[in-house]
Amino acid sequence: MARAVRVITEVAAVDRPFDYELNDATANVGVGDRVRVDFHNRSVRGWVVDEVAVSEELKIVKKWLGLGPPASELALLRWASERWYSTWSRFLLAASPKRIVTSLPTPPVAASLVQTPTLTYEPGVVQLAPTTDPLGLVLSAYEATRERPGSLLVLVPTEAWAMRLRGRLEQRGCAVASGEEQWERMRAGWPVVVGARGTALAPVPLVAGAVVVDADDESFRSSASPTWEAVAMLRERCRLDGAPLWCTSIIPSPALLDRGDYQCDPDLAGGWPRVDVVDRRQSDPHEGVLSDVALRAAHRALEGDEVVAVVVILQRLGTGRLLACAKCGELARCAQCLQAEEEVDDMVACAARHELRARFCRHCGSTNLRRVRSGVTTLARDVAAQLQCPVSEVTASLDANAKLERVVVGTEATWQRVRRTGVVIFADFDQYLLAPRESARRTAVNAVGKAGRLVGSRREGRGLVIVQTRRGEDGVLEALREGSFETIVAGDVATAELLGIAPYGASAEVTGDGARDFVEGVAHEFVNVLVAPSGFVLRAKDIETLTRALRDAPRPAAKFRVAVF
DNA sequence: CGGACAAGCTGA
DNA sequence: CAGCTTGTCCGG
Repeated sequence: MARAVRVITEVAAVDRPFDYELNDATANVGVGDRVRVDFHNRSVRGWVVDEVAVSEELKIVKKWLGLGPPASELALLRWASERWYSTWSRFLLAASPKRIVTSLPTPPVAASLVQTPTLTYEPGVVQLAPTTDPLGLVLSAYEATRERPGSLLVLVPTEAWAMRLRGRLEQRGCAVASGEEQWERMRAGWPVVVGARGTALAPVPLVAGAVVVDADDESFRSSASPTWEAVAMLRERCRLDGAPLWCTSIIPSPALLDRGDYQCDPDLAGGWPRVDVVDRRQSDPHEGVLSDVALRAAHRALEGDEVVAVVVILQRLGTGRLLACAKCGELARCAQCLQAEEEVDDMVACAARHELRARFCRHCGSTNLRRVRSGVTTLARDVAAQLQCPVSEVTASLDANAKLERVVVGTEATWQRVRRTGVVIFADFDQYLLAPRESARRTAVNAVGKAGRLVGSRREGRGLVIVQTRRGEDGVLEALREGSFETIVAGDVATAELLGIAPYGASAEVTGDGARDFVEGVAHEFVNVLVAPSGFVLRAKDIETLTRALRDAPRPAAKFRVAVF
């Protein structure tokens, strides 16, 4: 019996292991290691995923290249490849170092903290007020898992945030590994690993616990294929390693709650900013883009000493434009679905085209409907005119080093560019409230939460968020005023259940030239097919059913892309 | 994925 | 019937 290893190659399309024999030079190759082998007349790199004893003659492992993910992580990576309709090699690659690593440092022991945290949190979903520092929860998780073998994984939405958090944890006595350049430390089992999404695949041999800050943040889903998601990944990883998981959220989504319970910040309302709602239907039609209330707040903030004193947010969603009556200010909305109507040639209709009708106001009958949405540039010009001072525009495309004026007008890209300000004004909050998506209400609440991080909490008695709207009563506006969100969370859970979306169902998006052929081959008794603008949406009662149906469907010749949610 | 090989098509 | 394209199969 010869000693052999099972190898997955970097040839992504061949998602199947092949056996190779070891010789004296490669006798010490371990599971997870990177090796070079001959495969179908090519020399390719691969990973050892198992050891086997074989009797027949095999090709030999040509070379040991270095360390890969720990053997204990391979099952997770395999699971992920099936869960997100990908290949083992894609995830093996994601958990491997970018350069060759042949030796590891010795990890320090998890030291006790300089100061024990005052609050302790149970594992699970924790709704934290936006201005509550998640450091307390991270330290509490560290303390709760310190005695356990393995590493504590801490995920935050951005690398910049990870760098700040790393410094603060080190000040308190934690030994932290962070970033791809410290792959060796993670592979050696450093006590704490801090980072963005990729940290869910950190090559630590054992997870002692994990924390995800702002777990509903969109940065935790990979936009490139495979479209994996860090919270689902960590749930499985923690389950495999028997480790506790903490997830924080400004307002938890049904998918994050996953039919489980959640705890709230002890002083949830106090950690929200003060929110003033301005109903623009009642304001003077000659007012500019900023209402009188907003204008006064802006002038007050300009007297303060914040570097950026005023932030005006305009979120552009879709290409349609909102219409409002020039006379009474009422927003044009579909009589059937209440969604915003847009211009369709010289008529108006909602996105679903329930009723194509002439241009008139349902409220007062006036035929003078005006477009009320303007782009950031137009808005910036108007704000500059109203405030009589220079204004900076912030969008995702703005140069990272650009110097900002004291007044900033921008999209949500502004959250990444401004850390503190006196007042945040949502120029047109209806863009959130009327977005035709299940997540519209949470997105709206989240946006105010992000604004709160800039202006500070009502507990501190600091800044202010002004929300300009044309809607009278709305559950979201009420929740924001009160700082109380149970109704919205419960409502979203009920909606998810009704629509059969996560966690009450699973879906996948199939796009590309081969999408049609692929979708036709999927078992239709288990999966519903919906035609979407970009391709197809598949729905199943749960993720297992969907995964199985996708796996068993034949692969067409033409290329196609599957994004599993 | 990409090489091997077979079957099909084309043109002089 | 050589020379090329297209399709299908399969890898240790």
